[in-house]
Amino acid sequence: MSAKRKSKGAYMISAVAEMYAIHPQTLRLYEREGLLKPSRTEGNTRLYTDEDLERLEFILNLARDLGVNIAGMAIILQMRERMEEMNRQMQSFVEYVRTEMLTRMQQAQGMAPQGAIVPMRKPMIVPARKPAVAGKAKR
Amino acid sequence: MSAKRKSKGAYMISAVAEMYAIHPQTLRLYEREGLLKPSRTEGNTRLYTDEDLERLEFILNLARDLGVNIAGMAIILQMRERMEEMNRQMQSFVEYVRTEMLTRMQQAQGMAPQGAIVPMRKPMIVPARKPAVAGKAKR
DNA sequence: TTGCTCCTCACGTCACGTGAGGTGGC
DNA sequence: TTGCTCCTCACGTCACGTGAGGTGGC
Repeated sequence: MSAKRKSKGAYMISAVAEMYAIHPQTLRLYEREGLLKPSRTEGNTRLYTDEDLERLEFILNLARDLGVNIAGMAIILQMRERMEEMNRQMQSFVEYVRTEMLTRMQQAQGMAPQGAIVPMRKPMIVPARKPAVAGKAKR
Repeated sequence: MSAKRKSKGAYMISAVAEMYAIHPQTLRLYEREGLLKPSRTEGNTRLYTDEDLERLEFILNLARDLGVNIAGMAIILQMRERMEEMNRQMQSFVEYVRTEMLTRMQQAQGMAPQGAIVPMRKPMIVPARKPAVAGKAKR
């Protein structure tokens, strides 16, 4: 999706405009509407970082390919961040459960509860058994 | 948010239009654009169920209060469903972990592994300890 | 018949994108 | 000076909402 632009520089507005075939005024419009927040030089010139450009690509996808207006883009960007946050939490919770169950099993067997975590006979890769769980899950 | 409309009937277009102060043509427009899918009578008259109306309220909130266009609404509705699905999965996973750890602890103590689940000294309400987990969570 | 429904066509308004025009700093 | 930047103002186009007009079934 983003083949070029792997250097971690900062770009002035005309460079970005040329990169993405977008009018500089449109970039200023997106900023005025709160979709983009490039930093500025001391002389007040906009500087777009790689993070800004990733966000811009997402915005252009919404605007050009999908026809979403600015109000919609604002909400979608916000929902996208929420979903990423949810994924991070889920990830960290799964990780927590995994190590916690290991420790408990080690403790139950009288093994040293601290130190390096040593897996025992391929234990509890929990998601693999998920289907057979609660019984009231399907409705 | 939705004070009225707790009966589980079905409404014809003029009733819905009056309820929400919306033009009937707008309702037909939203359907044509794929945002709403009311059922029909045999005579081809639209019938809006309570589920349709809940969705319509969400749509009107996006359109009137937030100024989102139709393309944006379609995506937002879709993301909303994905988030609800994620929440359901998270919920069911937490539930799974809770009962699974209980059973394991009971087994470890030589108790009867089946039967009613008896909590032992306020065990593993896991989310309460979440902050102290991974260590690389905050950035 | 009356009052609803269905549909298509067309118009007014507004948001979005873009162009022009004038300014200032490297 | 040249070529960039900043800004504001204004215009063309298109999507959205709505109105009109004609049709058909309970």
